[in-house]
Amino acid sequence: MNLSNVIAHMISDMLEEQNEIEFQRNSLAQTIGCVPSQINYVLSSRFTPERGYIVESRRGGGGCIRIARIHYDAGTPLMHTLGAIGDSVDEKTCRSHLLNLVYSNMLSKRDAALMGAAISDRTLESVDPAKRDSVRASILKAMLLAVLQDV
Amino acid sequence: MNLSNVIAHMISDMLEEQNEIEFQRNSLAQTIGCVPSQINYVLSSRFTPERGYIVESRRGGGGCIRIARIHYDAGTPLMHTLGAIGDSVDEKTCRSHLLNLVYSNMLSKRDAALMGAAISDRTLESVDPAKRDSVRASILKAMLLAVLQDV
DNA sequence: CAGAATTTGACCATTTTTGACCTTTGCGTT
DNA sequence: AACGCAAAGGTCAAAAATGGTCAAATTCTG
Repeated sequence: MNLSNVIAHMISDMLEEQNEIEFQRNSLAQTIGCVPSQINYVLSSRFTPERGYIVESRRGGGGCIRIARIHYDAGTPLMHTLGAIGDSVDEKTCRSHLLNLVYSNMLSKRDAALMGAAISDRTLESVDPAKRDSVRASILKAMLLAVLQDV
Repeated sequence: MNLSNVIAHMISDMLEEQNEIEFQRNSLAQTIGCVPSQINYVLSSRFTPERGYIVESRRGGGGCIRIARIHYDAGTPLMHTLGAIGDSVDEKTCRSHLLNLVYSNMLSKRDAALMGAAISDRTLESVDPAKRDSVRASILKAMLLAVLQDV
């Protein structure tokens, strides 16, 4: 397990208890034993809006970083996702969408796993790389539509 | 006994104890005494979806390779189908496989509909026709494996 | 011997880790 | 108010740590 994952877990754990947390970059870095900028790396690689997080910060004396989970008021996340996908998605973004749908209770973990398998780069290995993202988008959209029709 | 077989056995042995293993390519290669890329050769020639394995990996610091094995007992019809699919399937054959799996209670109608959406010609429209059937095969196999995992 | 399988190694891609340098803000001092 | 320093956090690019690919060379096998 690498450092970044450890940090990410730490933050996730905190978020498990409170929906919104606040901490100081330097002191977190110090307790973890990493350079401060690594916190930024973790935030920008894992706590993205795509994955359902909002990150804000304040510099200067008494500055801090605040992380909150996005609140989904379950209107129609599925439709929303369908709209957001567009004609092309890379694997990462695709997985974020699936995670969000699981988080907002639109999909079971099983469904998400199934879909995740279908859209992985490994699965689509033999598709021309130039078309891979658009093929992935088609597949995801087709599957989400199938779910929408509540078969 | 050639090197690849030795490596394959080693991995199989590990999988004998745990259903899912994780290791680093370079260190395994080093303990075995082979070039790292040979690990890839072994994985792609023996730990394939057809044989019931799911292989995932992560690059970069702390990267690793994860191999999961499917439980054969729970889903023999599924395994059978996996074997029957081979490297290529047309849409019709694909759908009859799905139907059969629904009949034998290995898949819910919902699952089948979801998978059906993913593998339809219409969804795979933009895939080079020459490769379409093999892409479809990959997708089906990956999805079936995903189901086998949590069954 | 021909074709398949294996072995190697050079080169590529991705992710993480670090550190030097930059910006913003709060708080005293003048 | 203006200034300037200290305390935060931000950026970015280089270096390090992994794994992936591909094709040439070699070895098996029928």
